Amino acid sequence: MRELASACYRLLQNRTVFHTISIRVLPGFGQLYPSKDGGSAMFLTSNRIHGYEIARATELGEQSCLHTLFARQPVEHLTPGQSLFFEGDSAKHVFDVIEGTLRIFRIISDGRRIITGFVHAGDIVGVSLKGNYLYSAEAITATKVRRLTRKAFDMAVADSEELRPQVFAHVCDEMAAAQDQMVLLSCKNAEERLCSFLLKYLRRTMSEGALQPIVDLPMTRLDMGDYLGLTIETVSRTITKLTSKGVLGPAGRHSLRIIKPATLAQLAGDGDEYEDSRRDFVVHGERRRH
Amino acid sequence: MRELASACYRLLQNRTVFHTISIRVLPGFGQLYPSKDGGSAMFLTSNRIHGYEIARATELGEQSCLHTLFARQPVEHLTPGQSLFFEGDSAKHVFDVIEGTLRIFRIISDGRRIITGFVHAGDIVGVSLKGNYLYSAEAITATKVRRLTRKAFDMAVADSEELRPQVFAHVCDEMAAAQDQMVLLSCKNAEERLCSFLLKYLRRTMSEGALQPIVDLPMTRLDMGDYLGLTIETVSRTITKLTSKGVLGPAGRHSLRIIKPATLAQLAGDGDEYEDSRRDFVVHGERRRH
DNA sequence: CGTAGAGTTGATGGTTTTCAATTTAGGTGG
DNA sequence: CCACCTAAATTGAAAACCATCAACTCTACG
Repeated sequence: MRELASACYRLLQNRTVFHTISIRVLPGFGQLYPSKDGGSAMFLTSNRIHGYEIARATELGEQSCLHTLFARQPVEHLTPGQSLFFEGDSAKHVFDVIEGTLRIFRIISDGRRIITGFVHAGDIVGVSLKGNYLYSAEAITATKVRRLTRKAFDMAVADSEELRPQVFAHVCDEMAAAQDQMVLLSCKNAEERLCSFLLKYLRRTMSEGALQPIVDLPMTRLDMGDYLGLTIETVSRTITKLTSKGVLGPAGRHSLRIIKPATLAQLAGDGDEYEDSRRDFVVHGERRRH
Repeated sequence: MRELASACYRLLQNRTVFHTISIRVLPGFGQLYPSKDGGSAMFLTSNRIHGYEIARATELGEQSCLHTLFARQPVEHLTPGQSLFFEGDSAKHVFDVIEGTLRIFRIISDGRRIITGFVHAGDIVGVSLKGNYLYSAEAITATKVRRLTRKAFDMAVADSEELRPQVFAHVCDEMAAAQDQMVLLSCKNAEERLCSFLLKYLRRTMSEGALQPIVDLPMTRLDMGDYLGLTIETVSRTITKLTSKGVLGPAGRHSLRIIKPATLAQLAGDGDEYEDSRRDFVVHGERRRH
């Protein structure tokens, strides 16, 4: 019953929409799951069959990248704020994000939330797990995903010499990201954290062939704060500071124009230098902590 | 050298049994490593052959846990402070730690060091990587390790239905540890961080069947600080505070006696409660940050 | 047009860092 | 075996950075 209470609390904390989601209690676990829209039962039962089919298809030598595994799965739509799965749920599915952005987070006992990552179109969620999800996943924007049962996914991967290294590489990337995040949280100040964050998004944006150095930040300030280990006020203040320094410029509510990418990279304080790091000339006297 | 390798490969295909290994040639370096087990005219060159050997051994139904892969490798000794490998090195080996403790860390541009983990006897290092090491590894105490080339390791794993899930589980554990660390660094104060740290060690110690709740901390305060995202002064002060609260007691320079494990668990502020959390009765008014 | 949520800005205080001095432990050589 | 020396650990005082509290503005949306 205590678990029930804390789960309710969590749902409240997560701002899960109450008026549209009915709650059902699953036997055995005592945990709350918001049930999805009516059709989901059909999806769930058909997944396994799809999985087998796909596994056989790849055996037969079809083009096999991880995403193709999901190609035949039905597309599911998530509205902003809707949950995909919860921390502690048994990890029954793997998801391919087709469109939109999700936040990946944990809630600790006293209600604080830690966002451990954001997931974007093209990413796959739920691979590096055994047993239960280590975190919850929630849509930030309108999101489209395809799901595959873990069983189907694992079988397809186990049977394919081609896929296995891809999964391994994926896990390694996740690990590397976690390491970077630990560095960021361990010993960077607010400005460095924000710059690292923006830089990551800038690189993503530019590598996608964007013409302008404008990063789209679909998440709220609270999300950014919970990701960077800062409060919304500090995030806001730091953005203001960077703007007044001329590093950033406003570009709409959920976008930022990066005016001086090189300065941003310097301020981020990573070891790896941005290619054109010496291009813009700025005095920045800070350096502290530890 | 290549000819030598292929000759050995042929030998292996002819089912020539390699029982004793006297000399190991590391790929790329042509460096010679004498083996511990004595007298032997036989040698192997390419580690690839090692892989086959081990893979065949497991196929033949031998006990196969990850450690057994390393069983025949020579034992290497590291003195305190000695490096095992460096961040950025191409990740050519996987290591099995037999004895001692290592620190796993990264150094960022301005010289700050972040310890992302400690590695103890029984752990395996260097699995969750593709290409290059993401971190450096350095012995804290006198340490014994066995190494296997990544190639040999990967091949053994790829060929074994039994080993693959073990590697996957290992990676998942690492991932879970990284997540926990991110939570710790994101939103715990000094006391909570230290308590979490000590609790982890206490659990390890007790699960190893220790009779007394005394945790051995081979690392220095600086190591602890760099791991917990604190300075040595803060670490020291927090230990003093916990001692004056009666939670800890001194037990030698590199050991601490945990007098009130339940209080320690409460102060750690994790969601998961220690079984006997309500056993000792202490007022602790703190709760802050975020 | 009005409300609610998100974002900004300001003032204040607390935790931890930083700087500095001191104590303790560990190792070496006489 | 003890004195000495160095590195590690502790303790104190001041400052810095960020969190907290609070008031306010802005935007989106019905």
